[in-house]
Amino acid sequence: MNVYMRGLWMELLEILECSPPLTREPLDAEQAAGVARVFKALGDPVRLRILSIVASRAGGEVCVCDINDAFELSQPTISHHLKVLKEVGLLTSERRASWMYYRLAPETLGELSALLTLPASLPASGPAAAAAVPR
Amino acid sequence: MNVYMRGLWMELLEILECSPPLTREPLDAEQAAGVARVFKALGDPVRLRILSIVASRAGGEVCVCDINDAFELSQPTISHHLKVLKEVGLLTSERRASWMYYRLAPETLGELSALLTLPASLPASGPAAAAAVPR
DNA sequence: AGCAGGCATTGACACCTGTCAATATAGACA
DNA sequence: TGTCTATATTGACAGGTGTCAATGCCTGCT
Repeated sequence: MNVYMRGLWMELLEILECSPPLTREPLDAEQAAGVARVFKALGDPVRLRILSIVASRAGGEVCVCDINDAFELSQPTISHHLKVLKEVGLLTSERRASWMYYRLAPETLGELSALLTLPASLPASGPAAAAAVPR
Repeated sequence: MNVYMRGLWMELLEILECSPPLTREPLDAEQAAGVARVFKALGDPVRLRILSIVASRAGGEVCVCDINDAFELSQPTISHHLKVLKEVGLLTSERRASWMYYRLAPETLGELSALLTLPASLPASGPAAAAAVPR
């Protein structure tokens, strides 16, 4: 991981750690932009499947060649998706001999999960305070 | 909510409920497509902020006019984002008198959070099983 | 050095997305 | 009925995104 990528990574972690659950208080524009980068990366079916392949693999890491075999997509396309997942801090990579191994970055997933966590007190959908006039 | 929307909504809930955590086993293409729709909706800073405004509001619901006031975007743009969040099942809406009120759909957020939940046993990043040859 | 395999990068292209102005729709009230 | 307010829809446009073929780079092997 080069210096630039590490900078991005640290910045992302900071944004995520500073973000309260969505239910506590509204995100400001900066927080929202940081978190949205990660969700956008999760918003593609191929990337979700790649992530789940890595996450569910015993040992926690996968060779790129195995990922390529799991899809009917070109090798550059898979490489592109891996790059996106790495840039937002969801995956890390390491070269060993001729092969690249990708691993989950558990912190990022965990922070996202916490962000979406709801307090038990949140009411279910339905009209609440009658028809009070807003503003 | 019309019949078509209700169909989409039920279908989405089913997909989410049937999806194991990412770490259990790889998602198939259909599961991934369903979940990716929701994450894609979360992958925009404005929509994330809208969602956090609704989620953090005491009483659990917000009038559209309040959301409009919170952004320097045109009214149609906000309306578009609200539609997207509603279509993927993250928000519900209800008309009372002249005003539209939007509320969180807690089930969808909760399912997403569970999907991203990691088992405590997952190893941190780092080389694992030495340099075993893949395939 | 030369070659072969594994993966990344580049460039191109069709498609999708966020935004706005203009317009439409629906309810409240006179 | 007509008008006003609140929200949704339409149409258009710039910029972003997923995909592939072609190419480049790195590593190990001969």
